Amino acid sequence: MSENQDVTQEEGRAEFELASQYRPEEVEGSVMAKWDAVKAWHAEPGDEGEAYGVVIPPPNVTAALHLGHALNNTLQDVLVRYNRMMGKNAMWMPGTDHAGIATQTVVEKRVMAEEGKKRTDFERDEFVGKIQAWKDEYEGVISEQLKVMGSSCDWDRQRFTMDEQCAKAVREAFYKLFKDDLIYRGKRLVNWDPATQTALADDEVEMKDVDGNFWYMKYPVVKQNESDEWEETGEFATVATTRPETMLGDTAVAVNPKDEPRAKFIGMHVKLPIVGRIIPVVGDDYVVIPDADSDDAKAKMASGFLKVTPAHDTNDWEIGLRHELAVVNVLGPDGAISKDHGWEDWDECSIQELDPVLGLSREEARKWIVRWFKEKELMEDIKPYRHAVGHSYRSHVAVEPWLSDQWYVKVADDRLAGAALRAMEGEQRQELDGCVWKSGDSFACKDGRAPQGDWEGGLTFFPNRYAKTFQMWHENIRDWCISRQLWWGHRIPVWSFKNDEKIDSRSDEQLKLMLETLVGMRNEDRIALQHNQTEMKGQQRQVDLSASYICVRSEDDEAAMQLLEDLGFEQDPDVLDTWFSSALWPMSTMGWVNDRALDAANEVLQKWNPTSVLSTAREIITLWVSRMVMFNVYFMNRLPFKHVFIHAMIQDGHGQKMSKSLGNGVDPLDIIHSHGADAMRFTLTSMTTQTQDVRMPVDMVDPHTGETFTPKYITASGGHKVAAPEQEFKGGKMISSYGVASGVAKPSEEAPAARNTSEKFDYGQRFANKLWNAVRFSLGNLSEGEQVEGPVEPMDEKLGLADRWIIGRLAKVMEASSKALKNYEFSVYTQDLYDFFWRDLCDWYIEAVKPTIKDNGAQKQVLATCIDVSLRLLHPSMPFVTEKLWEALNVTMPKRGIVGIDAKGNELLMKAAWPKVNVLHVDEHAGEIFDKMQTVIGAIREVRTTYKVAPRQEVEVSVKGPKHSIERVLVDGGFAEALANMKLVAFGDDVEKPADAASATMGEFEIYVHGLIDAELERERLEKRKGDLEKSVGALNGRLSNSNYVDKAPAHLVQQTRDQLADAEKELANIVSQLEAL
RNA sequence: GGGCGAUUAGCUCAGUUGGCUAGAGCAACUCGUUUACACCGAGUAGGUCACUGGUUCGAGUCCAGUAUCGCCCA
Repeated sequence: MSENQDVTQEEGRAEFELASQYRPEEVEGSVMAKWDAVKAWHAEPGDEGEAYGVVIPPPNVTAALHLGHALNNTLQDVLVRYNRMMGKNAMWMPGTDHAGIATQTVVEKRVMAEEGKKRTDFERDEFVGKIQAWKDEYEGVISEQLKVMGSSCDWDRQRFTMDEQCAKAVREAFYKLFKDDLIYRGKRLVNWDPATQTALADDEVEMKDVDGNFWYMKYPVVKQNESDEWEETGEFATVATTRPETMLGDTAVAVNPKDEPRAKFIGMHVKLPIVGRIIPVVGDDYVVIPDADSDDAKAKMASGFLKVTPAHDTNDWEIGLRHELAVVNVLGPDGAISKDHGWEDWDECSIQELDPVLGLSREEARKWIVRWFKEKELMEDIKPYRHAVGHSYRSHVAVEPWLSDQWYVKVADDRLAGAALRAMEGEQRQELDGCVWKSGDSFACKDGRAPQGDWEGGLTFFPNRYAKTFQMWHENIRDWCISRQLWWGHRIPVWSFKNDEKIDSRSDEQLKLMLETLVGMRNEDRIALQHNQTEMKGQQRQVDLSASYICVRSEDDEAAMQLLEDLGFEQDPDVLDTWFSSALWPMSTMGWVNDRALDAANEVLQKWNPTSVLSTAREIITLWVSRMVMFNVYFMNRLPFKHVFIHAMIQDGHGQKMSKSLGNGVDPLDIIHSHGADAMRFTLTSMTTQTQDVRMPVDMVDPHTGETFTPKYITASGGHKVAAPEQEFKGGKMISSYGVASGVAKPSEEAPAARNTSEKFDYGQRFANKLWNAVRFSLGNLSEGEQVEGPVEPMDEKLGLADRWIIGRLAKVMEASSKALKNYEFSVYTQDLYDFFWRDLCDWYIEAVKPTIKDNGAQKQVLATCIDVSLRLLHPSMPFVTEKLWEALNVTMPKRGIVGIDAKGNELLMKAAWPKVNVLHVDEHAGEIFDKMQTVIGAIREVRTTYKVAPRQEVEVSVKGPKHSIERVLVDGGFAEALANMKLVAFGDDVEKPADAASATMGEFEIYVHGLIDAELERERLEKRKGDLEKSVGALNGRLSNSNYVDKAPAHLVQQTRDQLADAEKELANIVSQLEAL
């Protein structure tokens, strides 16, 4: 049996003996076992109560969770537990995300490190198996982390974005979008990552400032002579560029038509150096007119001539479209110069000149071309220039705009982006410049039609400013590239024609039959077909098979897939962007497989979609929130969630975002190890304010001594500060978590991995301990002496001043903390409870009742109820310690309560009811008297400290003032004397100040603390107080003598000021007379 | 370049529709080990609320501008 708990039988009564300190490691395991034994976290659709659903933002299986995840999941658990106690049918769906590119990259790295092999050294299936093994490992690690944190997820429902059920949903969703022409094949510039050789979505590209140059390269102007040959005129168009190597793909030079000195070149031609291509000079507004005096760096650097490379620059692509320019792609998928990926006019170029540059990497090609221009004296100038360059968020290499065929979702369509905007709550939607959507209560679509479902206007953001981010994203949204050239993910279910031989080997009869079957399948809605318009070249055979894309609806439709194979079709090798499956998460996890899912009475989906709230971080609004809204609305005509709560970001001690890739993340298990799960959760909850990100200085725990110290930092290659991989403390060596995460250092027996910690969590640890001890003490007192069974009346005659006061405070904190949670004000929730429990209950109430509680059964009920309600209110954020103490409370005082406070019990606190104030009689007057008493006690304590009276020494006190009033404040409660360790020897109007007394004035009371004869000290105190009062009187007088204030300010404020002035003046007079007497 | 946010005590942060003589936790200082808790108790000290203007009887709070920092989007 643990030290924390001993159950002893004494005269038939069970009693708990609790350790004098809260030791979480001895409690958390057994509490968790209790929940698990009855699956307290499990919910069924048929259970009682209104639905409350939350889906976890599925963590990537790339690595373990850090404190950022701990924060988000703590907040979700707080909400789920609160709502469960509120009597709702609460279900929190757990799961993980396959994170395509991230996971594949991690495994590629590991395989390279351990086996020295590349991905392409394996068969696709074989390598996917390796990733699968990694996923299994980390899915386990992550689930364990969540469980240890106390997350009350419905563990029977755990899902994975690539499991069978989710895969079915992905397939169906793709099919429907494909069939509805919301998915298309497009030849476009994509963000190409040459390192991982895959396309990236816009949001997977990170902008980084890079030191570069502007190169000024001279292109000779040419003219056709009489024999149609191009001759140089002697003039030059000097283009300015940051990417000289792309000049090989230039197909025009552009000039702004408003640029007077250069507009005359429009319509002329230049000969592209090296390449020999003759390209036109076109006029386009996009070109920046040079202006040496401009504040705009671009205008300052511009030459007026813009080289146009449609295949390698997104802006140039647009210019190309406007002027119908040729598109010449000069780069291969590895980012090296290549003639094999769309260099259409290769045969017409100066092949010999170009020979040396072929095959060079982007970087080498740049050097080579710059050198070439210099040698030929065509490099007019080079100026340094710092600019933003897109980098792959995964491989960190510069992203290449690259022309390729990819699959896109037409998210800009009104059915998707338009719907997302109409989903927004009316008040949160703003009429922005150029916006086509109406604000306010009217949810009219562009075409003025009526709302399509009750989802319109139902999506609300907390804090509400994030609605703007959501709105602006959809108003400027661009089509979403969803194909990824990866192996890990949902394979795109589209087949295209690849093999002529197969079709040629068929007789016309056979072919006719096969095509008829195909048409039949289409009519049965088993396959859908799209034609690639751009490649329609009037094929000979009956149908344009070679220009067709065919999507097979079900992965179980072997017949369809076989038929396509037989016809020479092959499945697209690419996989879907991870966010495609994540976008379906609130549906797929609940069993959505197709349109009929709802009719077929899928109870889970019916019950919990829409979910109640999605809790996530800022940057996820565009990546994920948007897509879930679009998909859920499109497929189910419902919102995925009604509320979106955006939480703060956790930064390390240097103000850097905590992230897996930086390696500065802290494992929540480390914090649980040093402080306990409840301490971590309570602290994280308390840090969640509405505006601020949280800065968290991180320390290290020496594995040899167990001591905490501040590690040494280094600056990593990315420029961020991290703990040095190898650390030393008092002669012992260890490896930092950065060292482990980055793979720079490996832990060994001599130098083990060191855990992290942060003193930030002392806050929660102290509070958990306080809670533990206050309850421990209370239980000890409750079980002795007079017993009364609850509930008791709040106005019971056996209840005194302190009891009536604390009941009022209790009612207040119940209301305040509930309201805070309802509004997602997490820090307010913890702050209110902290103050109530520590300051009101422990510092005052428990101290006040110590002398009387043993013989007052009614008072025991008040204390027990305070404890009861506190445990309930704190449970969502500190589930372990409260559950443990709840068990003890149930044993010690099973029948408890105050009439007017409703709180249904349960053996498990997790399943007990959230307490509610019914019609509680609160004695407001008692509250006022108690407040006064606190002030008087404070004054006496201050005097004691000033005169250095030993705490143990009792002092004699007399008070001058209305006898009746003093009686109520200092005598009736029966505890004031104890709280100040004093003896009240005399009170009333006729009390005289003893010569040896120090004094203090509190409202109508003058308090004399006897036996303190230090005239000098007393004079000092009085002078100081006099000074304060004079200042105060001056300020108040000033305010009141301002006629504007008296006339315009609210009457009650003016009255308040007058009262304050009267009090201050009275006390001042008192002080002055005392000073005179000295 | 556009958007959002921050700047309050040595540190980390609160401060709800303007009423503030600006709060909390930690750290500091003084005293204390009276059987709930030293992960404690009693008390003290510490702030030109980034800066400059404006609105108002009254501005930490509202408005405009400046500076610095962070994040998102291009």
